[in-house]
Amino acid sequence: MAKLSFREQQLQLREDAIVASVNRLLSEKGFDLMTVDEVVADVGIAKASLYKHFPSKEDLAAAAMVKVLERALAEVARLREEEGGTPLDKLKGVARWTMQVQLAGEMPSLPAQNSSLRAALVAHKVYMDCLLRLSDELGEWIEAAQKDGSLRAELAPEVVLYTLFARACDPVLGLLKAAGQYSHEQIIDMLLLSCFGGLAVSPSQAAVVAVPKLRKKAA
Amino acid sequence: MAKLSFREQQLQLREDAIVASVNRLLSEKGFDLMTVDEVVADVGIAKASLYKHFPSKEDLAAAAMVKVLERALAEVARLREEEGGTPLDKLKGVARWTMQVQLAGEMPSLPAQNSSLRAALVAHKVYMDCLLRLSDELGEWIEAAQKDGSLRAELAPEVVLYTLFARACDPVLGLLKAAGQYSHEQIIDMLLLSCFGGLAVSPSQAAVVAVPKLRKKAA
DNA sequence: GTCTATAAGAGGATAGAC
DNA sequence: GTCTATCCTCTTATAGAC
Repeated sequence: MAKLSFREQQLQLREDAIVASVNRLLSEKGFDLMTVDEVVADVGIAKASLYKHFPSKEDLAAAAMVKVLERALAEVARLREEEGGTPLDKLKGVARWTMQVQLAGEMPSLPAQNSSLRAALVAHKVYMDCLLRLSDELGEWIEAAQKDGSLRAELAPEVVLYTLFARACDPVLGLLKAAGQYSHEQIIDMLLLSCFGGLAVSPSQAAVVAVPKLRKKAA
Repeated sequence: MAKLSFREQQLQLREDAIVASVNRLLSEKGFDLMTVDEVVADVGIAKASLYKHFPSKEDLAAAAMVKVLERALAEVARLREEEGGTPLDKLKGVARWTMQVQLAGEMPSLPAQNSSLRAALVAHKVYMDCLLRLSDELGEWIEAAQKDGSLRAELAPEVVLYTLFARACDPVLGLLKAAGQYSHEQIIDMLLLSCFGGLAVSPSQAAVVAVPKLRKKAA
């Protein structure tokens, strides 16, 4: 019994190692460019062994996505427990976490376009369950933030939700990281400001900025 | 002489047809999922013929990108001539145009990740020339808009530039389009508001909204 | 369950006749 | 320059011994 449990543990560890490799490769090269050969070389097992654990490359990606979604759900739960934050603060927290994961090279990047993967993912029960749960959780905060007037009510809730999800694969992050000119903190701060505050200065702020300029000229 | 010119015209027409097909397929499926066989089937020519015009699949994509960049440069020139618009207005105009092209299914979608394509594109002189010219044009408006206080000066100019470029491949657009719940106009308006105004309500606006609510409660 | 070896097929690119 | 027919590499997936 103990030996069996030990064996199961070994298997579990191996599966975890596989998913970890997949996660890293998926974030580096994306689904299409990641090959199963690379995965097995990275893990150090034979290809046939991997296919005993996961029936296809798509399932491999789904497993990596599930793991990330579970991490996201854990982060949402943590933010939910946190005292004193408004719904908007919590949404910002989620966006910040998403970007941190991406900068850390731990965010799988899947093809946005139609592909075999899309079909496999929507058919994957665990994946879909995680995704829907996360959407529901965020949806509540979005609704609350729109009701308390901190989030634009002109924007359909789906627009906000999708925009937050899109932070997970924002190419701007990758470009800024590649440029190497700013720290991860700076990148995240700027993109959070851009996402929630917008590129443009809001009208009232514009007045605050513009008036001193005019005074300077007048003086 | 006339016959030769006619032949050249025929060739040009065929190349245009190829690029048009590539553009459409690239916007539908993306670079990795688009096959050369599909392209030749769509155009109605043999594969070897296509390879006489373009030496590789990468060059095919580059040609499509150049065409789109040229259209973008033309749009920038048009906006530049337009009277009475602030630099910020012109930047919004570019973003709007980009989204219109994407919604029309005319925006090639290239892999954001590293790939053979990246190397081919940076080595493609005409492509890089178009890209740099466009960046310079937009950079001028960005600088001007930051100076006149309408664009956030806290954001590095590259952040603004990359964010505008990223509108061309924003997955949110595709998701909203697929949902089919909003018109193209509505989608663009919401995303423009989200991009330039931000998801969150600006502080002063929040006060305008929140105060009546408090009064209601007090009453 | 893990391995070696291999099947099966897709897809980019080319040879050679016309 | 265009065609038909073919090459060849890469990649997913599996067969079968241990």
